[in-house]
Amino acid sequence: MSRARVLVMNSALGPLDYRVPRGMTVQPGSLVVAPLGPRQLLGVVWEPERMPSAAEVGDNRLRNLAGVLPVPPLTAPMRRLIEWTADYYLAPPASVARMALPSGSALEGAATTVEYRTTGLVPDRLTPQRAQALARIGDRQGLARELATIADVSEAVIRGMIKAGAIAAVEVAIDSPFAIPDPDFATPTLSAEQRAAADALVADVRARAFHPTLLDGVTGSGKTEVYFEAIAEAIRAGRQTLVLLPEIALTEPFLQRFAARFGCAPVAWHSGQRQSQRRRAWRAIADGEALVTVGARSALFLPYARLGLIVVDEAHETSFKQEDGVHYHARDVAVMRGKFEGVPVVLASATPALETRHQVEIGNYAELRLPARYGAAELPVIEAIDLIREPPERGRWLAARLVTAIDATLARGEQALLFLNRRGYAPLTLCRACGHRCQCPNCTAWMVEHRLIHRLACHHCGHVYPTPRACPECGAEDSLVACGPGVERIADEAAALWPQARVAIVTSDTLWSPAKAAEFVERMEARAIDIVIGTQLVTKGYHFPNLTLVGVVDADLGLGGGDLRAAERTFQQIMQVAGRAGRGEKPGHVYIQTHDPDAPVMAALVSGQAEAFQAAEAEERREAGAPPYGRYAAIVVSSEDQDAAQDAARAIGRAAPRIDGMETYGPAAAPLAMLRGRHRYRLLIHARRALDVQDVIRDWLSGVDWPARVRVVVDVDPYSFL
DNA sequence: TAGGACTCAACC
DNA sequence: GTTGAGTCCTAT
Repeated sequence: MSRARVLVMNSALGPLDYRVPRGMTVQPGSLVVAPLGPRQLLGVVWEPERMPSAAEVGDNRLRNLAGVLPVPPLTAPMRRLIEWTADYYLAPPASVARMALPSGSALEGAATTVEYRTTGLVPDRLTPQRAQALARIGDRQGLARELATIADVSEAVIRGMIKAGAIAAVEVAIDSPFAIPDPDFATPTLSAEQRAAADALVADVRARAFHPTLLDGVTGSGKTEVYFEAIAEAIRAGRQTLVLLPEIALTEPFLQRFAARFGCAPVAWHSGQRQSQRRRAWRAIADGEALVTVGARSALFLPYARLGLIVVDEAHETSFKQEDGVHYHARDVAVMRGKFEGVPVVLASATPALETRHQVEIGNYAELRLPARYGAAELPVIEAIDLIREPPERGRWLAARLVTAIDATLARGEQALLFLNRRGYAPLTLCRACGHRCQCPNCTAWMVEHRLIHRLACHHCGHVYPTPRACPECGAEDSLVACGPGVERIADEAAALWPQARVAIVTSDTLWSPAKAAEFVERMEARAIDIVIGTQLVTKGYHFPNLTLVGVVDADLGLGGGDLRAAERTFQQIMQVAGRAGRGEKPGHVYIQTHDPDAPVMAALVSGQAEAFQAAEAEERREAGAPPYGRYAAIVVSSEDQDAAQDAARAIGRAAPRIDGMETYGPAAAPLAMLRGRHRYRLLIHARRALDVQDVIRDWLSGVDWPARVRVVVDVDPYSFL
C-alpha cells in the first residue's frame, strides 16, 4: 500500500499520513486534497524523513487522498525554503507553506473557454442572415453571443451555422500569456563604474550559483540600471528573476523604468491585485513563463519554476520584516532562497543595514560599490537647522531659514519636498477644558486626526470615527485641540505661506494604489506640483530632476523609544530623502530641522561622514552584544482577557531556562499594552550569536501550557520592540 | 427536557 | 484552525 506524508494547510497540525489510492501518483511537492474530519483541505506531499510525524498511525487508520491538483509540484528548493523559514522563525510549517500557495482558482488547472470562428466552409443553405454573418464576422473570434452581436443576427443563427460546420469551436486559455521582456530593447549607456558592476552581476547570473552581493551605491548612482543588466542576462537564458521592493507605492516608478529598458511591463505581485490577476500571475510564475516578477514581501514565496536571479531593492528597508503571521525578514529569507535555488542574490541599497555590512565584512557577501552619482548630478548639500536657536513661529513647524529657502526654490520654478514621517493632521487630540486625550478603545495609542476626511483614526487597528465637535469626556463644545504636526498640518502651513503654490500630500492614504502612484509621478514630471509633503513613501525610488530642495520637518521623530536601530534608521531615512534632491543637472539642498544638531546622527548627516557614523554604531552594537553581533528574540503573549495573558506570560517566565550566554527579561506589559483589543505582555531574550535560540525557545515553550484564548507568538530577530 | 454557552480532544 | 461530543445550566 502506498502512503504519503502530507503537510495539510492547518497551522495547528503537524504532517499527517494518507493512503494514496490506486491510480493516483504523487511525489514530494505535489499539491493534494486531503480529507480531515468532515472537511477537505489543501496539502503538500513531503518527504517523511524531513517532516517527522508525532505518532505513527497504522495503515488501517489512513484515509485516501481525495485528489492531486493539476499544477507543478513545489520544487525541492522551495520545500527546503519552507522548512528553513518555519524552523528559523519558529512558525508552523503549514503557515509558511500557505504563503507559497494561491487562494482561489489558480489551482484548478489551465482554465479554458470556448470561442468560435468561421471555418471557411460555406453552409449548403445560405440564408441572407447566414451570408450577413459570414461577411461581418470575417476573421474574428469570440463567444457565440459576441459573434451574434458582431453579425447583428440572433444567436440561433450562429448555433445553426455551428451545426452546419461553417463556424467551429476553438478552445482558448483564460490566462493570456505575459509579454516577454526584450533584453536588448533599449540598452543603456553605463558609466565605467556601472559597467564594471553590471559585468560582475552578469557573470554571477551566468555562473548559476548562489552568490549574494551587496550593490552599494549612493542615491542617484544608477543601481537600478546596473541590476537591470543582470536581469537582461537572466532573460536571455530563459530564467526567472524576482525583484523584491519594500512597498507597492514603489512599484510604479519601477514598472516605468523597466518598460523603458525592456519594452514591456514585468509581472506584478501585490496585495492590491484582483483575484483573476493573481491567478494568471501565479500560474505563469509556477510554469516558468513569467520571466520577471516584481512584488512586495509575499512574492518571495511564489513557486518560480526556473529561478535565475533574486534582487532585493532598498534592501535596508525595515518594512521587509513581516510583523504579523509568520514574522520573517524578506531580505534574509531572500538570501536563503538564493542559497537553496543556487542563484545569485543582489541586495541593492544606498544605505545598507549594519547586518548586511557585517556579512560583507566577514566575507559572506560580495560588495559592488557605485560611489558617484550618474552623469552631471552632484550629491546635495546638507545643513541642519537648530530648532532651539531658530524656532518656527508659535503654531508653525517650518523655521524661517527653511521658509526662505523654499521661497527661492519656488521663485526659480523648481520643486520642493517636505518630509515628515507622520500621517494625518495631528497625532494627538486633547480637550482644553478637561485634559481628555482621544484614545483608541482597542489599543494603547492616541487617535490620529485626519482632517481631510474629518475622522480620528487609530494607526494600529484601523478604528475610525468622525472627529467629535464636543469633548467625549466633559462635553465641552469646541474645546478639542490638535497637538503636534502631521503631513496634513504641514500642508496647511504651506498653503498659508505660499498660497499660489500647488501642494501635494504623499502618504499611504493618498497613494494607496499603483494607479494613484502613477498619477503622482505624472503630475510631478509635468511640474503640476510645486511642493510635495510626504511620509517615508517619498523617501525612495523616485527620480524627479526638477526637485532641488528637501526639508526634513522633524528629524528627531524616530530617535525616541529606545529602539536599538533608532539612530541607524533615522540616518537611512534622512539619507534616502536627501537623495531625492538634485538628481538632475541642478544642485540639491537639504535642510534638517532638529532639536539636537550635535547628536551623532545629525552631525554625520551634515558632515557626510557616513562611514564614521556606521563604525561608531557598529562598535556600540558590538559592546552591547546587539545584532549583528548578538541576537534577540521576543515572546509576545496576548489575550482579550488581561489576567489570562498575564498568568500565561508569568508561567512562561517562570519556566525560562538558565543557559550560559542567554539572558531573559520580563515578562512586562508591552509598550503597546493593548493592541486590537488584546492585552499584551512581552519577554525578551538576548543571546550570543552562536546560541541556537530557536532550539532553546522550542524546548522551553513546549514545557508550558496556556489556555486556548491566549496567543503566544515568537518574534525572532525583532525589529519592533512595541 | 430542549436548547445555549462552554470546554476539550481529535483530526491521519 | 475546526468540528463534534460532552458537560453544565437555564428557561419552559
